[in-house]
Amino acid sequence: MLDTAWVRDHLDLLERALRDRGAQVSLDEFNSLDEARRKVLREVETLKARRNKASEQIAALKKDKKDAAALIDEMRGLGDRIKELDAKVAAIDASLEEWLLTVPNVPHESVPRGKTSEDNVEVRRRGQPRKFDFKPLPHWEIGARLGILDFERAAKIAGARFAVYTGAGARLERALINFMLDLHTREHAYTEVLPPFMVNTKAMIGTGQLPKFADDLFRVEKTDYWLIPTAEVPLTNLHREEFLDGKQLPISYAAYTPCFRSEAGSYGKDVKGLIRQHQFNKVELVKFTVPEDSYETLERLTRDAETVLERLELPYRVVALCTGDLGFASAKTYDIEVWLPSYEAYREISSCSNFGDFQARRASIRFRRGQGAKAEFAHTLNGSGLAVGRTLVAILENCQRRDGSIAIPEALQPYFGGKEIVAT
RNA sequence: GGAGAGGUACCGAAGUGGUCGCAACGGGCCCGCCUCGAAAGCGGGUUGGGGCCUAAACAGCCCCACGUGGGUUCGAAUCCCACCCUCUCCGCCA
Repeated sequence: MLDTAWVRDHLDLLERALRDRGAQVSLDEFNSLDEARRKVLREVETLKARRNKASEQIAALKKDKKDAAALIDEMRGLGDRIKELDAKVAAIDASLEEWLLTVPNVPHESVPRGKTSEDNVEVRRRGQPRKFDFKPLPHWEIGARLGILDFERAAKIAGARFAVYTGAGARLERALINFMLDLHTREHAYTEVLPPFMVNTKAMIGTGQLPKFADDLFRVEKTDYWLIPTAEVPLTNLHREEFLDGKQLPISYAAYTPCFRSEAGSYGKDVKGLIRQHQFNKVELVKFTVPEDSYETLERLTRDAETVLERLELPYRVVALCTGDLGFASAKTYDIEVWLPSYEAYREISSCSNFGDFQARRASIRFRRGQGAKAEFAHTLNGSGLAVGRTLVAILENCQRRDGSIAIPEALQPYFGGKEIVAT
């Protein structure tokens, strides 16, 4: 959410930013609401000031055992008028809030301008895509042959876009989760968190999933609970409506959670395999920083996520998303893309973003630099470290052998408890 | 799910209709005095949001907030209603 006063003073800047994003937002609506609000507010506050004065006088009169009937009489009716105007302000406030909650974040100046993912800019590339001396199989075929992935039975018990992992498949997924969590907590100093997998509406508003993107979420019927689409939601909201101690910043959290996404509107996309599922596992990284450090921190967080791929010896590249491809709440995003032989392309496996104070404003996450210092909004960041299912896909496809077996990357072997997966 | 207790500032806690958000009192923290320095003692300070005024202001004036939302009243932390959360006991349950 943007700051009302900031919007008021930076209309031209905001207009340009929204155009870069390709967002449709009416600034006129903001102007008229904002002006109307301040006008009514001035009126009702004047009345309230008079009422407060009169109350004092009535109290003083009564204390001296004098007659206050005249004044009380005069005040009668003022209360109703105030109530009326208060309701008016509340109505305008609600509209203004709705407007503010649906306006996306302003991109950082370092974000490349562009319309679609075509305009994203590759930042770096690590590792070489392997040259196969046989035709590499897509992971769903590998999974079927090895008997470790079962999409048919998943469809039976749940539906499309679900998977059942069995045997070495399930073990590999679990090994990846543990490997990632250990790496980030032991070597990158993140604090491990195991949060609820359902959150309330307030939390979803705090990180920006609501009110705009309800269609992407699963909601638990007859409750105020939503299934989390990413651990970003519970982790960032951990400090909702809190004051953090500036000396404690940055705060870094890492969490494994399943993620639930409706994938509405993605019919026909990635229908085969594990790439796009209603439920998938992810290790998520979340950081809270002071404003002046957040962009430097984004570089570090992205590096932390990349380290997973480096240790697993998987080729990848990092791209800076352009203004048109940026997520709603993000001020700047790097996507990490892993090489997938069956697609002959790099596919997203992590998205690392700096939200600036956008989420902090919505969720009221503030900090003080010291005793008695003024309150400031913290900056929030997050990134996948990594999407576990897609990492498993990358291993199956990149580490497959001619005989159909899988060579487990060395770093993962202690977690997996073996060096390879062979058909049983 | 049932019964009871409670949600007040950084923490504890008082306040049950009248100048109380300059919300008592303790504690903490910050500043000053004292001291060679510290402790003790003494004095002062210590919430957030919004509006007005400003070139701007953490300068001034004003409004709002005592879990949340309504209601009663000239006036609500205080009375009434609904809801949320925490704690204790009972029931059910992995």
